[in-house]
Amino acid sequence: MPHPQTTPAPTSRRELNKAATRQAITDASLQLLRSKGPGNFTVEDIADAAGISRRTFFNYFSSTEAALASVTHGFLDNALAQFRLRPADEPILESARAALIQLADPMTVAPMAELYSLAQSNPQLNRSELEAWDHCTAEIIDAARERFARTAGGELDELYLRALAGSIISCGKAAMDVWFARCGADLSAASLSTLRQLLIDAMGLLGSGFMPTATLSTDRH
Amino acid sequence: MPHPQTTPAPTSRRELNKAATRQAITDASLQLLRSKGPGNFTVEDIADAAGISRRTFFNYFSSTEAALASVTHGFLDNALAQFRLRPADEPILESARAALIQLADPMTVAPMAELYSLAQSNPQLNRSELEAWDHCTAEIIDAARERFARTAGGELDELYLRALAGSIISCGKAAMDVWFARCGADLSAASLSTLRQLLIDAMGLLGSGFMPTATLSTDRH
DNA sequence: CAGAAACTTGCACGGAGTGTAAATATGCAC
DNA sequence: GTGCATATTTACACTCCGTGCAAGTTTCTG
Repeated sequence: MPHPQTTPAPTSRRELNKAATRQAITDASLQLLRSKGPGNFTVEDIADAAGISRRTFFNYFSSTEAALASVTHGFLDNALAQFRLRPADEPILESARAALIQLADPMTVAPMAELYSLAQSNPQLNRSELEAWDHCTAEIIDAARERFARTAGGELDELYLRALAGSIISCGKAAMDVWFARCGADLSAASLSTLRQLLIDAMGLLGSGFMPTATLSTDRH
Repeated sequence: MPHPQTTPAPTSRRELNKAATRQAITDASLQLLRSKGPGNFTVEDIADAAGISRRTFFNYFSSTEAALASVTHGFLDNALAQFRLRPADEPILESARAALIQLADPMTVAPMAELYSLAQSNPQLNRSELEAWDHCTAEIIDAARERFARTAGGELDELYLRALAGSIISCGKAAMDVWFARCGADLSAASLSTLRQLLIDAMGLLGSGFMPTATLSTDRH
């Protein structure tokens, strides 16, 4: 099991079966992605490997890419959950930083990293990844809006909200991009430490307004 | 002619024909999008309306969405060109601000705004839009890298580059989102002035590190 | 004008995605 | 457990997408 579901599991036979097939589909998809490479297998291949009919596949996912993107969605949902756990009076950037470095452990990052490397080359997959990040941005906006509504009672600045949420995601993505360029799919402790530091640095840059004089970053590896 | 091509036009018969066909396709696509709504017309419909064969359509664009996204690409390429025109010693955020507000004129913004509104509802279109913005991010990274390579000779910080470029795009997008939510497809002088102010504010937020105390924005409309 | 190169077109084919109706599995009341 | 309502899977058929190919047409070049 590459990455555990975060759903509370309402233990009914139907829900259980559905979760199982869903998992079987994503597993089969990832397996085929590994063995055949992006774009070199069909929905029918996935269905066969998962032991279901082609039609049933489409009852769960609207495309191969959607099935694979569930990995990224899982990762980002996880991040969102961490974010929502932070105290409401904490500065947003600090919350984001904390939520992100929480995720820099092997179990969480591994599936994400693998998909990341495999998706780099493929335009189709890349689009789905972008969509996932965009979806996460929307959720951060919601989370931040709630938070502001609770603390500062008055009217809140939509521009502030959206610009901040978008920038946080962009910086998180930038950190992952750089990490990947540097370390590839390496999941060693040193590599993950680099990732954590990159995430911290990225949030630092954001918080300091990207000081035009540059090179304030603390990582000189 | 909704929006003039920025290509230098190497006036050969072939290039001319190709440009005309390309334009005919995007025009037909937009027309059909307006009249039938997203997802309610086929590539064959576009081809017929543009007076070409279905096969030829695919010689120009890989999908309906790609044809429509050319509008957004045109807009963003325009922004990129403005950005590259700025002096190399100017702070990047200032260059971005200048390039962006340059675009807040009716001619440039009109096609973009229309597509924006029509794409809101449709997932397919939205993905293509995201891709266009992502492509623009990559180009900003290149532009900024060149610039840094020219001024500061030493090794440059990839994280800084990518985080900054991504944040700029995110803030630009946020400004457009808010503008659209406020003004819809209104292209009046007042509306465009709002857009300009939003873009300025967004860059201001970014430059000030999103001051946690919030509400430093200057637009109380 | 003739030949080369670029572009268009029709055709055919495999694959994506969806509606539909029949078959199968599950939940629930008794 | 039996029987029925509801949910899920499946097969089938259909439209549309995207691409390789080979023949036709236009444009360029000498």
